[in-house]
Amino acid sequence: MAQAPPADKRRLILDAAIRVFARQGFHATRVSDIADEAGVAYGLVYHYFSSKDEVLNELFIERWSLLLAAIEEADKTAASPRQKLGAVATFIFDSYRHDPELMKVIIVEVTRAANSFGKTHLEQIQRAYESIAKIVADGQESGAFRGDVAPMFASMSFYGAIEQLLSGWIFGTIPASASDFDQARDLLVTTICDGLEPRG
Amino acid sequence: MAQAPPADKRRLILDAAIRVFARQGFHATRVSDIADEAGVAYGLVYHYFSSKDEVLNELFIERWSLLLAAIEEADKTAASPRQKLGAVATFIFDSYRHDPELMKVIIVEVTRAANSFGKTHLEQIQRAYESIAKIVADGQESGAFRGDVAPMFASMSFYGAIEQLLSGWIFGTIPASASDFDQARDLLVTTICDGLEPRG
DNA sequence: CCCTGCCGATTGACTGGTCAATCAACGAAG
DNA sequence: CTTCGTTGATTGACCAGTCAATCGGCAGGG
Repeated sequence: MAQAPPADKRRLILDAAIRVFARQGFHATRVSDIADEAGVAYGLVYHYFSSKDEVLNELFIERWSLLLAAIEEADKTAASPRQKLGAVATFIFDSYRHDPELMKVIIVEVTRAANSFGKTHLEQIQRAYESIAKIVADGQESGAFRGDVAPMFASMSFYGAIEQLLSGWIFGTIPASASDFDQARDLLVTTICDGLEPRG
Repeated sequence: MAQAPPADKRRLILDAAIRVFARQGFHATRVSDIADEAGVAYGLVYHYFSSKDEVLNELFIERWSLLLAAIEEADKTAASPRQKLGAVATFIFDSYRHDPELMKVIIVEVTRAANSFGKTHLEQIQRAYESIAKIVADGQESGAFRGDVAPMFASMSFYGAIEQLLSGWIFGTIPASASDFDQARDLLVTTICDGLEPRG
């Protein structure tokens, strides 16, 4: 048969892992579950990845680098600090809308698992916090934001609020309808930016 | 000898578990680690608890019921919505200051582990979100807060921001000095409440 | 006062099951 | 014939939970 699509088995395995990790959680999934879901043999997972951990690492790095790039981009492109933070929030919410399973895995198994995988990637995660903090600091220098809030505090609060809302949807704490995403994002950004404005 | 202190072994085991869970994380601690840390025999853990899980459950329920009570209390006692939210934040920050290891375990292993233990306690956790949401809703009715933010969104954002700050301290993302706690709490409450006020 | 029997607390060796990781073998393509 | 993607049975480590044995305090009978 003429060269069937290379069916990139590596990608196949990564995508299967997303589904299984999202469904059962990382600890509860056996490597055989990933192989079954991908429709490949057990051993092939170890041909492409050195361990079960590395599969998750790969998924995280792939996505987190996109987030870091998006924050940089927002910082360069958008005009006001408020718009910059809005763009960051939009990127994260859209990431969830576009691939909720992957975002669930990233948040639940890495970002919020600071004792296990989060530890490995602490530096990358922190880089995001710092980039957001930089946006806040610039906003303070331009006078758009009040100066008595440490940028890192504001950054952590901003990101923490976003992640908590996503967690709410992921675990059904908050009912989700399509329009809620945009509305929630606007409210969050508005509320936090209003709170960051110089005292009226 | 007159009645040596009963040396309540059950408590001894719970306190040892806090230390070990905080140090190694729940998954990475073996039941024998808990027993060693407590200075008791392996089997005794199973005399007082039906499983390793139940040890963590017990720790969570103990502390979370205090949080729920503190939120109710804040709602009844404090005058303004702003003061109510301030009291809630104070309780959580003080809990961390008083027993950082326990709070680390609660947050890392339960509250943010929505896939494993969080699932078991989702209802209790949600109860806290709802109580905070009620404070926000009351504030909206009295006109102290603007009405266009869903109370549950505000609640989740508020709690998420607090937890993210605590996580920052727990994992050294944010350097912690004694005064920082109170300052961070004030800034967080001020910023979020300012953001929730009717648009200036 | 001592002895005896009871019962809950305490001990730690052991078992059963689970999985991550290995590896020897296979087959298709060049 | 060699190379390399692919297969899946096997191995070896790990650990939660079990359980039979021991300890120690106390009651109550002699």
